[in-house]
Amino acid sequence: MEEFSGDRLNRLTGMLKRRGVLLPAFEIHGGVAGLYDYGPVGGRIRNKVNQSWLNHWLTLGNIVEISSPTITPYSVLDASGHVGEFSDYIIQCNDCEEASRADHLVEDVYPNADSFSFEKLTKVISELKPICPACGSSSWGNIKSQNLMFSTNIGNGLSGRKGFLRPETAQGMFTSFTSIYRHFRERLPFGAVQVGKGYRNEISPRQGMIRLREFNMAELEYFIDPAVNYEHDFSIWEDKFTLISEDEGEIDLTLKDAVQTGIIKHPTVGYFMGMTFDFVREIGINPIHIRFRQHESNEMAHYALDCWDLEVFGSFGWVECVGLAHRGCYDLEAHEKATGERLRSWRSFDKPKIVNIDGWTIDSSTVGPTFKSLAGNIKEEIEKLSAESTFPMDLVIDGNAVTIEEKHVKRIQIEQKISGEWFIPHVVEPAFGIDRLIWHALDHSYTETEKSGEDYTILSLPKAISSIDVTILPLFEKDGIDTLAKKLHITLCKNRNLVANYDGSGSIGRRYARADEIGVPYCLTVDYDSLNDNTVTIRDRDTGNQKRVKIEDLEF
RNA sequence: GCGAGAGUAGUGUAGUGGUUAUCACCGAGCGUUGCCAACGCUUGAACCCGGGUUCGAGUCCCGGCUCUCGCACCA
Repeated sequence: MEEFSGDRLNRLTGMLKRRGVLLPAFEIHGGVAGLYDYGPVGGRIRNKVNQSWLNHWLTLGNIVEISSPTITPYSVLDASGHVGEFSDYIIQCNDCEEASRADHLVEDVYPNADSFSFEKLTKVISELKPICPACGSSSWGNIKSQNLMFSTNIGNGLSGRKGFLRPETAQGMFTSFTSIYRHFRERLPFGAVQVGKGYRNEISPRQGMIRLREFNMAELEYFIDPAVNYEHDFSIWEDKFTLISEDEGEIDLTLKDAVQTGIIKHPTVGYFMGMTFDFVREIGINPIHIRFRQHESNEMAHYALDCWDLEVFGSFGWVECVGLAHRGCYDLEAHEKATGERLRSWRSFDKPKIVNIDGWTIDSSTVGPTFKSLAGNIKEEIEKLSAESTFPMDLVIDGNAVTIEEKHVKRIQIEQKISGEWFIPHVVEPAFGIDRLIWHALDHSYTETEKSGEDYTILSLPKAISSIDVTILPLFEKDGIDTLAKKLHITLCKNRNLVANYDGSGSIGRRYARADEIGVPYCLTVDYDSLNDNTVTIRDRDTGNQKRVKIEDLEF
């Protein structure tokens, strides 16, 4: 099995670059840290992973795919909390020039300092004069704001509106909630997925594909009714999963037990953990290098109620590749508050509630002209009175003494039927870092072996995500073998969703090796017999076994 | 962002101021070869970018970019 080492990593990245899988972007202009190209081989891998991901979640049956812009107005990300959360206030020590997070310096006194404004932090720092953790001095420069989102202007000049490139795709699902809700005939649960780019202006991207400035992500926002106990079938996953729980530490448990004992706090989160595991395994990540880690309460994102990361072990150690968060009602509530729009779901009561109102209200035709601007407050007070109240009555409204007479009030006796209520759905969100997953699929598939005493590498990618589905090899490019091979190539290429490759240069062994290196699952070799009986040999990448088949019987 | 090291064909590398920049793999063409990186011939391809020092810079100096490592940061 794969044994991760720095040397192996160097050989792997060399191969990925040489063969056009993953390459530093814009390299002829010097390159940019944190930006990568998927090359001629990698491009289709990325596409197939995205498509498999979509297909995987669509099997739930209540999922729609949407696509929203990457350019996002300021107010959306302000409402979602990203403007605040993605901004760090940095302050530099005048003596040793070490930069520190301003809020960290004062959080002993103000534990909520990370939510302070620029002005408030400046004031608090000058009052507390915290000690520099690096040199012990307490002479500080000015606070600088550092935002990890790419900012831009939507429109030109003075009429331009401030915006950002989105740091996650999720907000598009929340801002489209009402449309999705109507699409599903206003019945929970349902989900919306989106596959697309996200952007974070990382301070120092490192570790190749692990931390990117522009990255591919795939997210599902699954909306549920918090009052319903959802039942899921956990019998599909009989094996134990490796869980690192906040309370229990590392334990091996079945998903069913983890949900029943409350280690996983919501059954839907548990079910999605199982689905996530299945997907990740399907695209070629070795299950023995997968674990789920629960976020500790103090590291949890601003919105989450419970959060599990799927982590994968590879050349860079354990890396979080998928985040599964129970976001509660945070996001919809935040956009509701910011916009005044209703982002809720209707829940009918089993039996309508009957509410009897028996009391008083004002006669606005007399209260209005008499009390003018106090009328509104008077109405509020009068409606609080019991049915037994009598008039005239002296009241103090906003510091003004008023006398309410009988002509100012009316008796009300109403029977009100309330058939249900509006509530904010809760959200369970699996968020996938596609690039990190592709990286680990490549990392785990890259197999270094020996063949007749020579180093030999095979990329044992699953068929589902291999870039080229089949390579056609003429044994020699002469005597009509090449003609037949080229004809076969063109015929196979006519199949939609099939990528066939023709390779006629170099010895046959060399060409097998080239195909193995980038993980082509099958090679078809055309030889002299093919000319007579219309058969070819099909050779399997992983076993090397060859079988002779008629061209018309090929299953491509 | 700070500190240290590094950057030479597609990949991996040699090269301590002085000829046409080394070697291997690699790619392409031709020949040979009856199925797993064979062989022969031919051929392709590089000093990260920009300044400076010098008669002369891949080599020395400065700045930038990128990579690696450590620190910091990390929904």
